[in-house]
Amino acid sequence: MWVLFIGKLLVHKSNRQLSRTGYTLPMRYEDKKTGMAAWPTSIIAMLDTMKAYFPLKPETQASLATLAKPTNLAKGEYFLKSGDTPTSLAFVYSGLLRAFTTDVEGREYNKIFFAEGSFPAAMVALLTGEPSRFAIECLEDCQLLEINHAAYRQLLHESDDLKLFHIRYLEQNWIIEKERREVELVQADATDRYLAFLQRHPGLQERLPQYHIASHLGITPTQLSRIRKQILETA
Amino acid sequence: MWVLFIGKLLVHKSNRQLSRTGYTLPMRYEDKKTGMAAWPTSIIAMLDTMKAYFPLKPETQASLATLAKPTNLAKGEYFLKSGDTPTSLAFVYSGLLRAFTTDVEGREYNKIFFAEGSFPAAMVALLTGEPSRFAIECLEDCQLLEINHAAYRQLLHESDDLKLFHIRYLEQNWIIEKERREVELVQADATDRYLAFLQRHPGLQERLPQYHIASHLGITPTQLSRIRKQILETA
DNA sequence: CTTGTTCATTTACATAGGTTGATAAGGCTA
DNA sequence: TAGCCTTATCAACCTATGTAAATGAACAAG
Repeated sequence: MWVLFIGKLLVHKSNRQLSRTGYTLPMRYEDKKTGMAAWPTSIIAMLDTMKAYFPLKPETQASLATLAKPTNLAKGEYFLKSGDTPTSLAFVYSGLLRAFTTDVEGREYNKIFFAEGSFPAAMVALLTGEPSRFAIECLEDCQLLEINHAAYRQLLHESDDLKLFHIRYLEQNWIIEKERREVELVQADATDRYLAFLQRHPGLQERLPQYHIASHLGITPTQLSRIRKQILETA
Repeated sequence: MWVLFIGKLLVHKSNRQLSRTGYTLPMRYEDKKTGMAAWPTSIIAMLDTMKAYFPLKPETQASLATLAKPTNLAKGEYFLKSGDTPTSLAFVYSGLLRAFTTDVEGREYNKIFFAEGSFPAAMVALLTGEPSRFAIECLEDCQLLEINHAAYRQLLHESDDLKLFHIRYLEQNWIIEKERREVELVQADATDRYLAFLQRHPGLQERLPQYHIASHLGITPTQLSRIRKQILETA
């Protein structure tokens, strides 16, 4: 489902227009039939993504649309720097980001990549209110929708349907996904993890240098190179 | 907070009485002042644990009390077998359990230990409705409260306060804890993971054979033995 | 007390993966 | 075209950890 959706979103990339502090998009300010205000396609994409988790009432969708602020970031810019305390989360309309942490010896670990249709956030730091141990960096030019966390949290308490969306989202993206990842890190060797990564994220390898993939797998670029060589020789 | 609470719970262990299908506990069927029905201490312990996450209305607490069924399991018995589809979760009033998975080569990985005050469940299997890849085994005689998941889910949809408890619970025990675990597995070596385990779970080492701890750390008992030796030599 | 069982330790050897530095191989940019 | 980054590969060596088997220690059962 996600893969298909990402494919659909990518179609929009060609007619985007970048500007420094916010992007403009083909926008229908009035729906032809109802005469009501309509939303930019980025917000529609976000709401569609959310509704795939749990149906949202029109009022809830309207409130969410109000909270979502279009933001552009260029490749190399940071959505969040390590040590900063985050106040917002985001939706990726186009582009690619990584969340990574750096240990005492300066080694980076790429915890997750955020492609189109995902919600980059330093979740733990948002929940605890503490500075984030993770940084979130744009690996490509990005069109984001930025959402203030406190306002989202407020809306969460007011909207029953949003609570259920939130529970489903946490279940899918944290419980199920993180459990899979934990077991993989303990029981699978780096070769298996690499092959699993390729299968689970088709198209992502082409957008990433290998050292970023190696870091995500928890190995060095040297070792990933060995593994790739060995896979080619075996096949 | 958790540690203190577990300490308090352990006091009750001496006056528990084990029976095959359910346990009896010192129970005040009527509160002296109000004359209202009161709950067994195990249910009170569970509600106290839950209220530490989010305040629950008396009605919600009463509904939860109705759902909670006292269950005994002896050491070595399974709360859930691998491959079975779970229908319930539990609360640990006394005892200790482990959730583990077995890979194709038969190697076990102890994902988590459940001591007093925790909620053992094959969360992913409950959410997906699929057979569980994890088994949950009693490492000591256990007094549990068993809760039907479908009924809990129903109550979750009806109770606003329970939704917020549930979100807080997921955040604390899945998001924050699993992120810490993931980073630890990638960036810390086994010695650091062992020392961190001892700090984070005081008193648990004494209740577990080392091979269970080794499995939780993702290493062999042989390697844990080496690490322990080295720690003793260094100190 | 003796025996068997379980668990921790130890030894010798094997392997996955890290470290360092050299060497390509592409792409920009002047 | 020449030079300069960045990135991937490779080689040589090192280390943490796995594997398998032997030994020891604690302890329960007869």
